[in-house]
Amino acid sequence: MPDDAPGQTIAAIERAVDVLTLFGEADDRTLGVTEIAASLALSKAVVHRILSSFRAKGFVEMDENSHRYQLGPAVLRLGLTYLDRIDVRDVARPVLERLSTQTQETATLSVRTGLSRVYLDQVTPNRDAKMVVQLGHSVPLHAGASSKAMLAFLRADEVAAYVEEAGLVRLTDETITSVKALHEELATIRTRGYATSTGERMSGAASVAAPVFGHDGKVAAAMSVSGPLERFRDRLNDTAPLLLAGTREVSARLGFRG
Amino acid sequence: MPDDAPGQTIAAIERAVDVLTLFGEADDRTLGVTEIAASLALSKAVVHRILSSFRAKGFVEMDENSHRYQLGPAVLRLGLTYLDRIDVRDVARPVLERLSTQTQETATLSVRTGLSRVYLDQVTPNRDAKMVVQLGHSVPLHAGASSKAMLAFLRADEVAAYVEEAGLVRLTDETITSVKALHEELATIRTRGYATSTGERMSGAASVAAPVFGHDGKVAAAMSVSGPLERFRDRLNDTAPLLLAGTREVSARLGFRG
DNA sequence: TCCGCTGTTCCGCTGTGCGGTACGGTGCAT
DNA sequence: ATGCACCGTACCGCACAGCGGAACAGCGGA
Repeated sequence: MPDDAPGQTIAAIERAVDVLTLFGEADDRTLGVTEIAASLALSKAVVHRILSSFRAKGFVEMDENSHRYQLGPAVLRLGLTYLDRIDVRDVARPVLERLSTQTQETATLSVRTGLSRVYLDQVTPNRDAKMVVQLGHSVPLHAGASSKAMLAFLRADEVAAYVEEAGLVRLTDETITSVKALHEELATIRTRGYATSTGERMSGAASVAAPVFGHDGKVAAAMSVSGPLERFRDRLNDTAPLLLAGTREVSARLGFRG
Repeated sequence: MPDDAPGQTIAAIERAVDVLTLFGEADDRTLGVTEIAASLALSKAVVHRILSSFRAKGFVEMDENSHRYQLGPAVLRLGLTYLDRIDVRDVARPVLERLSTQTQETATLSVRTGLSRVYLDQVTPNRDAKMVVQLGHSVPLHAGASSKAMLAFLRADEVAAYVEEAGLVRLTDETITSVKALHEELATIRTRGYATSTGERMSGAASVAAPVFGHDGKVAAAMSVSGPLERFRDRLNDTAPLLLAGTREVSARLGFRG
């Protein structure tokens, strides 16, 4: 990651944050002063003062008789307000921009709404021929790379419900309309982590897409890179790594721990 | 709250934590250096250093061009690991103990599992005649104070589904078996915040119960205080405030923001 | 009971972070 | 366009906050 250097910092605070972070990484739920001091190469006195400070603010708690420490409810408060205020669109924006400049193609973001998918955002490259999607418009969940990328990571019964209720409507000559073919395709997507489409939803368009996961481990969105069929078709698989790096980053920001 | 004084603390860290907490309390998602400095009566220089320190650790993020700050994904990580490691039973234990000594009756904790409720924990008083419940045993959701306390705060369709699928089975002479009576009772419980029962589930027992809410605002558990009917019946409503203080505390620790 | 381990406190020196001030950039109102 | 007011950021010397080593206290196991 690009370590955009922050200016002058306060060592005491960085130490303190390291202690807090340790609680998140440790296997054990509770930590002792000596344990922490050893892990971070700090003196016991410092660790104790740090813990006392956090304790005063509810960030950590101390078991009264064992005198061991664990995270406090205040960190949950903070984490949840982070969640409240985070918006997939805001988080994905810079990544979409990066993807678009890297590939010189259109990068998109969509989310699921019931039995369909809707485009939330896109960033288009600065060139004449390019793909443009309709933001806010609903599209089916079985056609197009983004749709398949989401579908592949839904629960089996949700997929079944979709097939049953929505049906595999044909949009182009390439649209998958056989249930068997769809399940094979979804299995492939699951193993390699991304989906591709050449004209399945819209003739003349090719795209790669990958799912974005939320803090609860469920599919929160999908991101894609798409371009004109003839130009982009052969670059789909080469683009995948870039795309996956992007979805990983966005997922992480949404709290996904994969 | 009992301010169990922590020993010596580090002022710098407490200041830093205050800054972090401010992000959780502020109406705005993003904060500026000057804004924070004014709110906490700190110098701009200090606030800036604090933010830089947190930024280095991913606890806050800075918008590159507006240079305003917001919470970073690291706080979510921390909050979620807190959630992973928290167990309702551990959180409720000390509160159950307090309730039991305060009332000299039995305090219990139960959670819902599908169409029934199961006792997770109990603390009994030190006297001859007292209520004892069977831990791990399933009981219906419409009989007994704890059951009704949970039922009252479920979604309407969930209540309907329960009534339909499980039915209002009669356990004692006092059990509510009429759907209309049940709905009236649930409405009462919702307005006053707690449920009472005199022998509805078990003859000779009286209890008060209130729901515990989780971080998602949904019912996570129920806590009750119960005693022998003759002795405890007239103290039900007087006990409610103590109980409600307890459930509020436990709910808060589970991340409920009510 | 003793020992070895914990967590906690003490105290004087030191180096770190404080704050007033100065700087550069951005955006708004003129 | 231009000015200005406010923002965030960097500088620097002094004061004092926090560091570290060691001493203390309380537990649990041998």
